[in-house]
Amino acid sequence: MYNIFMSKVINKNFFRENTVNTAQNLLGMVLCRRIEKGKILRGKIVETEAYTQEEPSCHAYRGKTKRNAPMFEAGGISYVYFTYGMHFCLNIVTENKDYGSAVLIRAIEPLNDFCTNTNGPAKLCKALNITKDLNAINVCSNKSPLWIEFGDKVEDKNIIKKSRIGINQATELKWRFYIKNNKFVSKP
DNA sequence: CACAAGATTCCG
DNA sequence: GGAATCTTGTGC
Repeated sequence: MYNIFMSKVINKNFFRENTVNTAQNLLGMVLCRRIEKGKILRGKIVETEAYTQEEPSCHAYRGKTKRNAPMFEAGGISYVYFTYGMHFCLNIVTENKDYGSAVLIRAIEPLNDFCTNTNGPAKLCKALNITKDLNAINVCSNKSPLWIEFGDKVEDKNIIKKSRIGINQATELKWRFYIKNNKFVSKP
């Protein structure tokens, strides 16, 4: 079982492989956020989506721009983008440099009393105070304001695979993954 | 330089 | 179902 006193930060190699696999491997892992006052907020990742440059719903599909540049870096950093004039969303960049790909973190299960309302990509950013300041930072070090620790890996039989939310293209891909029966998933 | 769209959320 | 709200990318 996951225990914060025994926790280990996930290393870069975890993110430098296939994005669809990594999106599933991230389920059960623990998102950690150091906020002011030295407090750390933690949440178990319960819902993710994979995005790669080969399919048109991905921000990286039309090539590198100022906005999506972090997606083209080597895996293990954040990609935070702003949308709808009011929301931030958090991704973890995957694979190798010059290949545009990332995993969108869509929901976490709070492990602290302090963080609530985390069942959606923009909601969890608000709960953890994740903004553009945290874009393109290393998430493989607990010296960062944001990092990821090993948790309890979710067995394949407990992973639900569905179409991604909020996109109009490549809807045939079942690249949205979430933990079966988890209450904090954004949309069952 | 103008304009449309957006990996969402909340309200009615 | 529709508004909120503003950054970014694209095209003229």
